[in-house]
Amino acid sequence: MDLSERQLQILQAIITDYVENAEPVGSRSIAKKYDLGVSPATIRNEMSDLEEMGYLTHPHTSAGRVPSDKAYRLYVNDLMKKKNLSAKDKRMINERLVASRDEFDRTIRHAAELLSEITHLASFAMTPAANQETISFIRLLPVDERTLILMIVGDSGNVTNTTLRLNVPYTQESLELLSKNMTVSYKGRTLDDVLKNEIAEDVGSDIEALAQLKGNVMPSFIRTLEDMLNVNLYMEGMTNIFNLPEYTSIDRARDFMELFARKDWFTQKMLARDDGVVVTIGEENDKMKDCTLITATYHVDGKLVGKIGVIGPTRMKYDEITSIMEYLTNNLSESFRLPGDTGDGNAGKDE
Amino acid sequence: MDLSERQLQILQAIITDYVENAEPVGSRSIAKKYDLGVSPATIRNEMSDLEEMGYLTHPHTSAGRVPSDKAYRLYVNDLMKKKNLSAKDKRMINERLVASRDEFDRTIRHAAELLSEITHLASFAMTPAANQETISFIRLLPVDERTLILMIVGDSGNVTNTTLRLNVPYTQESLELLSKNMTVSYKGRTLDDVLKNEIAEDVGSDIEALAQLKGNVMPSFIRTLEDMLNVNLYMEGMTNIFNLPEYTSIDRARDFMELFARKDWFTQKMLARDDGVVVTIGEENDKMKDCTLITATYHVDGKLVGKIGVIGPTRMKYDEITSIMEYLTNNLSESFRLPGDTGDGNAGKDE
DNA sequence: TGTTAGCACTCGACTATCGAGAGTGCTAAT
DNA sequence: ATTAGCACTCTCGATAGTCGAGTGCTAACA
Repeated sequence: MDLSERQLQILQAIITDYVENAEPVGSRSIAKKYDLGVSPATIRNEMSDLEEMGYLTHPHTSAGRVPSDKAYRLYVNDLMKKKNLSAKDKRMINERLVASRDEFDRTIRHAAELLSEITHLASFAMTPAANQETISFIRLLPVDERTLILMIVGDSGNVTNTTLRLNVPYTQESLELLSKNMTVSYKGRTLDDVLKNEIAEDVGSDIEALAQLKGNVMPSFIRTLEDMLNVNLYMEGMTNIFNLPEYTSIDRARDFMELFARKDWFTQKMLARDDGVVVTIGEENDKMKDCTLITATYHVDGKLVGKIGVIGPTRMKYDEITSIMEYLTNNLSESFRLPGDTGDGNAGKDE
Repeated sequence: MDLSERQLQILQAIITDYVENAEPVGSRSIAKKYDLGVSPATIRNEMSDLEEMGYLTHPHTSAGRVPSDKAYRLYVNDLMKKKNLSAKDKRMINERLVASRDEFDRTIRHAAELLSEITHLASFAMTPAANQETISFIRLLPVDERTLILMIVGDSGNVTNTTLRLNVPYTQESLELLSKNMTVSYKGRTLDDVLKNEIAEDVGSDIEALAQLKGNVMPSFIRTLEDMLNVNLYMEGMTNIFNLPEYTSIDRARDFMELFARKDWFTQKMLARDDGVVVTIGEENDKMKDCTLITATYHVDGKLVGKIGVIGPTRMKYDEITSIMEYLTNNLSESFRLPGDTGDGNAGKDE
């Protein structure tokens, strides 16, 4: 039940046209614009077949055809040719993406901005998920007799700290001892590993003061680890979608915005996606049935993985956008490579 | 050119009615609902005068009257009576606002969520501006021979750190020395003070290695201070405005959203506002001419000042909303009081 | 002099109708 | 298998008519 060559051509033409003009496309205009050497009537017959197979739909009797999710899926999988970036887009990315390994957050947010500007869609970017980050060392710093700072440093330069206040004073020695003690226990282990296995573990110690202090510190330690695992999600260019014809109705626009407001849900959804450029179309997304979501991954030290993506109506320029995202994430990963390449010791210059 | 008692009554009635129903209000309905003891005709005459004075406008000839910005201003300044919180709102705030001094960001975001839920408007909250925060100590921690962490700790428990990589290795001693050296120099001074006065200062030192290290660290030090000064801005409930009749037009909704997208601009605007509950109406805001913005301030240790606010159409329940915000910020400030009251030493429980 | 009833007038909102245009689906001819 | 021809369907925009809410004015009234 494969499609004939001609059917594929027609389908492709319809998709191209519809993506361009956002209006149901008729047999006549296909025949005129893309010379397939057949008459509108023939095209009509083929269209009817394509509709029966689920590749096209019909807003109403006397309107043209619109590609279905299934059609876009076919297009993305088989029909689409890799598109070369336009010189303008390439230049834009090269010039404007000043990535600094020391400033993930800023860089990532920047990338999302850039992406939404280039694609004219809404974009988002996630800082790397630190699940596979390994602990480099742990330090406890005194502030005053009952207040201290707990600091966890990861091998990729991730640093997270919490200030905590105890009920009872602690001693300087026990603090230093505990720092070393914890560093020895956890060094080289991943956050995931520690969080899963450590919580229940009993903390024995010869020294009474140390055991007590550790008992007080552990809850914060766990909370801080969880903090480290939290990814930040940045969203940009949401208002771009107002310019698209599919969102001129206030209701659709509202739905779209409400979806985005559920950041936590969205984050979970994103984390679950595979590596590389992933496209999910319409019904393939359980909510947002009329959106397409394209994500791509970038890497930090080849270990941590962050995501960046765009979201828009199913009608979008798949070829262009996937190319842009591939290029962009390659650039990002390049910038986030292991230190040494960069050479520059001090803070990167500002934007 | 003061308003007569009756004019005030009529104006108040119009405002009340319009705020409630979002529709231009006519003389007849005023006469019926609020018995002022006069006929619609009389009210019409007064309305005409009020319009001439700029308190009312007229969408078109045969429509009712709508309060102008000037009318709302009069209402807020003179007419409005302080409203007691509804039991429901009070309970909601008491129960749901779990404030923890250790987790500003989470608490603040939570407060914004709550506020938008109660008011059915868009809300935002800013973490405290740290301008007046004083430095408690500065610490440099070794990671590897060329990598180190710079950590600045403020007196209110603010901790910020940066990882930096040097071109050349440093020695352990110079690192410790510089830590102490910097702490001595900056302890007790406000961030503002240090940023303004320190940058140009020459860093002399007897020891060659120390001077060199300090030269390498200073740019990061300044950048980290700037980081500490950055406030976070959280926005919540933006989609609430879609339910308001003034935003059924896609264009207005778009304008509103675009305004919010300019976070940096918005932050600047907010920082410039006075303490306490501040209401700016329509034209009083240079952009967003048809919005009202209400902000209120909360305090941390009576020193740092954060802001929380709502934004919506000029037509809003000023009395209710200002009361809610007053109550909410009082609660927040209470929770963020100096340590010692709270008693609880460990991490607060999760939500 | 302030208040009120009465009335003509205005304007937007809604509804109905109509024609134009685009596009289909079917049939019959090639 | 392809195509031309044609009737049919449906949307969209324009036009017109009606209804109702509300004003502004005038004249009468207390």
